[in-house]
Amino acid sequence: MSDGIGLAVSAVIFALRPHRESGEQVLHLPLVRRLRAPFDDHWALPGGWVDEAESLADAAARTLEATTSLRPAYLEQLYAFGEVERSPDARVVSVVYWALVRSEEVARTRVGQNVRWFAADDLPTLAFDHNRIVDYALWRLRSKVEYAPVAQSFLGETFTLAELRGVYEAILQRPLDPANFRRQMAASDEVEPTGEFTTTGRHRPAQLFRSKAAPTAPSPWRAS
Amino acid sequence: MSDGIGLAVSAVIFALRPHRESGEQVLHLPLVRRLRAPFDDHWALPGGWVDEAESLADAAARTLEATTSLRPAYLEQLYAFGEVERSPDARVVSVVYWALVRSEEVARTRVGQNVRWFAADDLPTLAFDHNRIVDYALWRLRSKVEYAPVAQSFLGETFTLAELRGVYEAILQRPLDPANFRRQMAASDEVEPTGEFTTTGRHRPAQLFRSKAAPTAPSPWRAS
DNA sequence: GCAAAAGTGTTAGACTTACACCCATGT
DNA sequence: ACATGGGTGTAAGTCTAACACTTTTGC
Repeated sequence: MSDGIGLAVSAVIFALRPHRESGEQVLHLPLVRRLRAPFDDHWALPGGWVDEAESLADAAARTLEATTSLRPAYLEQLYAFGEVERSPDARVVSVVYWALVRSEEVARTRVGQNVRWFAADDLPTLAFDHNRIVDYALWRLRSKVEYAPVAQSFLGETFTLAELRGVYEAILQRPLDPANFRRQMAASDEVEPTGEFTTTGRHRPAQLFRSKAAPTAPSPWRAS
Repeated sequence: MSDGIGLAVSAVIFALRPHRESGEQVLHLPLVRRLRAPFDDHWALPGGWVDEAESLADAAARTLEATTSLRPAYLEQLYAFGEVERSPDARVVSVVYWALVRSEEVARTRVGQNVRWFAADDLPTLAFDHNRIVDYALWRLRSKVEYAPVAQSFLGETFTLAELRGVYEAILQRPLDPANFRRQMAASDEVEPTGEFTTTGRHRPAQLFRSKAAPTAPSPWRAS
């Protein structure tokens, strides 16, 4: 039986936060500062060892909450990274998950000395192979948002189409036509109108929508 | 550090072989008969433990060749299965790969007493959670063939468009219009004409094509 | 010539994109 | 009134599916 191989989980956690200067919504992710070798003082993805009594998805959710006190609205396995030289000295296989959290949740993050949010497109040099992992997670998010209803997970129970469009635009980094976006959402079965309307705003009230069908796709089986 | 968790690899190996009766090309995969508990005498996916000195992809390729003496034309990670109760008695995390092999290769498979090819759509009850794994691999293959150039991996260096179309039809289990298929292939950058033509066949000779660009996509990094 | 598969042309419909324009609200 | 974003209409362009038709071989 295999031995001497450490089995870990890590998480790439995406949330939308306003950019420091421009104020526009931008993808961010929380990183943890390492306090020991290897890569002492480098920033790294939140993670930890897999316990014998928990599934991989549970381990990811646990370690995610432990380091950031966040609970994800969406959690999916990204990839198992198992190159021999990923970690100096030790042999570690990391099963990496990616997660989306609501903006409301983010507000109550425990922002300790050693946990910080970074703009996803402007990261420092991370520990291990974590830069590549983030790149891959970003690619996956941007691909998946085009064919699966994941963007909703950034928002609350109900939302306007403008808010949802804002999420898409932040992820894809390009403007979308409001008229066409509306029709595409109507055509897809992703959202349904609630009948409620917003009252705020110095303009015509917008209808509120909610997510409709649970995420589709024969993914192996629903994570946590 | 994690301990007491076995780390294994398994492989879902697809090849096209003529159906026993109809003679049509059908997706097949090789299974291995288990010779000990648990699931003694059940059929299972080829697999084995990960060695400390090899990457996950290498482990998959090694175990794949060890049990079937096949070398894949395509190899990609499918998923890491890590539920607690996957295996009775022991805790095992399996990183599963899926592979495509050329029909020529298949001819020289070592078909021992304990290795047998099964039609992918007509499997017995397998050991562990292997039926679900195969279902997921099938879904992945059928999805991926629609947007990525993987079908070529079932064929040799050169092939006619009719042969390639046959591969698509076998995977997708529906007929494709030859005229439209030709144009779609021409539009995509997947294949290019060689200038050579077939001579066999009691009909107009067909031009031979070859695969063009290597598989695309920011997959994490190229496996083996 | 005839059958069979290779390969080309053509058209109807679906979907995408761009953008003009009207609607309902706060100030 | 008018600025602002919500929401509808519409037409051009692109992509897809279906199928008629011509080409080139073996028998």
